[in-house]
Amino acid sequence: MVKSVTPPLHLRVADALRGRISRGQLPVGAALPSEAQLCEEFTASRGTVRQALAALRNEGLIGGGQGKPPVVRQAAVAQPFETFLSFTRWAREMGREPGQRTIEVARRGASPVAADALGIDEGAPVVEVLRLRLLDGIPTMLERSSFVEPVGRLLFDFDPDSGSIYEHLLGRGVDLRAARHTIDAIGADAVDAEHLTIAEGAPLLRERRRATDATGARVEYGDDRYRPDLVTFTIDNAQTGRAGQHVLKETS
Amino acid sequence: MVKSVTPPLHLRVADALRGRISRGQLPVGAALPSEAQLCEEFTASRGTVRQALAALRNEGLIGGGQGKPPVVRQAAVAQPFETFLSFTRWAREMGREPGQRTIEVARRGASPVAADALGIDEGAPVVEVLRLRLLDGIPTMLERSSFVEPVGRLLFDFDPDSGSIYEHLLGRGVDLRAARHTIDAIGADAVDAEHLTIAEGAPLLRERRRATDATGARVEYGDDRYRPDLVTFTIDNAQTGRAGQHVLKETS
DNA sequence: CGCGGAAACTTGTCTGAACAAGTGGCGCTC
DNA sequence: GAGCGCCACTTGTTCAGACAAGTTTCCGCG
Repeated sequence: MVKSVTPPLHLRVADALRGRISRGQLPVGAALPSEAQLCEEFTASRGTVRQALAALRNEGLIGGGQGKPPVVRQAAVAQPFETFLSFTRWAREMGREPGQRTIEVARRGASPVAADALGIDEGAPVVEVLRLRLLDGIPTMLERSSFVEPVGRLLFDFDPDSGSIYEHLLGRGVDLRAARHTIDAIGADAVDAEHLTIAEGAPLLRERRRATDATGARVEYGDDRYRPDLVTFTIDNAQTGRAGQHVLKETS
Repeated sequence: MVKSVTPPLHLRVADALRGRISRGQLPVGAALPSEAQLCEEFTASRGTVRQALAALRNEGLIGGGQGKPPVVRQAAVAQPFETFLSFTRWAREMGREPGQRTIEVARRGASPVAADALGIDEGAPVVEVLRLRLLDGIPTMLERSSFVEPVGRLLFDFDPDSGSIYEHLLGRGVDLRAARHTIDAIGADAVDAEHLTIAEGAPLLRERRRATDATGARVEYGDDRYRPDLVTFTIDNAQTGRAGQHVLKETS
């Protein structure tokens, strides 16, 4: 039997308010009911109501100051993790049609850069995938991925033009949990220029990715290069702030 | 007279614990004192202590579950917001010596781009700052900022070569709370090339910033261009994941 | 000696109350 | 009619107590 207890009161209050906001019942800029009114409505004490409001404040949904009632700040909350992992899903959420042209799937020895990122010996076998990603048919991003061999072998029974590699791996029991993304800019090399239909040397937005599974073992190293006139990254720093971080490149 | 009241108790408790963690007094993996012990130590009620712990949990510093004491998760008091806001502070944390050369501080009509980002009329007065930021004396980033007039005027009694603009504004009662950062790549223009000592057209990592104060009013629009061989951005997608987000550029 | 269960301890949830501090509006005065 | 000040209302901070629910420890029983 599935146990289905009623969630704690402060969560119910928070959910109710979240619902009203996302439903547009409380539009952006509108003032929320005062704490006293919420207490009455939900038959809760002020402490409980404040706990719910703190949660919303934390998500950046509401803001406001002492003396005046809280104000709705944003309507939607993003789920950035999936977004960062899956080009396919991200494109669909944006209302665009994702596409891909797989240029190469190969098993070969790891390059020095990939070996270092994956923590394996140079030349140890990895599976490399080179794919051109499209948005509404327009070449948008060139993806170079290196998977450690036990995971990469799963890619050979996968039609790489069918969509998301991550979803395929997820179905095979590989659950990517965490990733570190490094973002910088780089001039297009000859391969980039050809596939992205831009001039060699044109600035590209590069995202390098080191993905790990649930146990923390490194699984994938990726180098994605985006046309900056088509795609950017955004980060929101709300009050408490917990997003990106500058990192200085090693001057090795 | 500068008013210097003691901060609220729950903030003092949170700061004390943050300090112990970052000082290594409470290493990663260690269990925090129980709530009852903290109550005694700080002569506070449990509600107050819990408020402090909630703040730390929120910052990802501690974790834990019901029944067992909270556990230190990270040592780094990654304050990504400040980090993203203040070049000066970020550099110091990295152990580098920040520097700046102010090229221009001017009050003029807002450019179309800045006006749109700030939500004001084109040509409305703004204060523009153009600064070259250095790390250990090396030109690293070129910063173009536009402040709305009521805030920007505060910059004229500020020595722009003395350090952080944000710290100066903070001391004047302007509390920047939230910001949206948009990251892309762009080729260096003539001004960039001259000050950053690179070739014109070389790829630069660009971070555009729209900062708002506690009330949600837009205060600053910034365009920072980094040498990608010196600085990158990183984003960690950990368990809960709540970091960055891809965004498609408008094809206006 | 090993295992189960009770007891002690811990955090989570919730209530009720009180005072401080900031905001906004109403009404009174000039 | 304009301006000032007070008052009502709101959120922020803090306390004290109570019960629920999960974890750990340890003792006693088999």
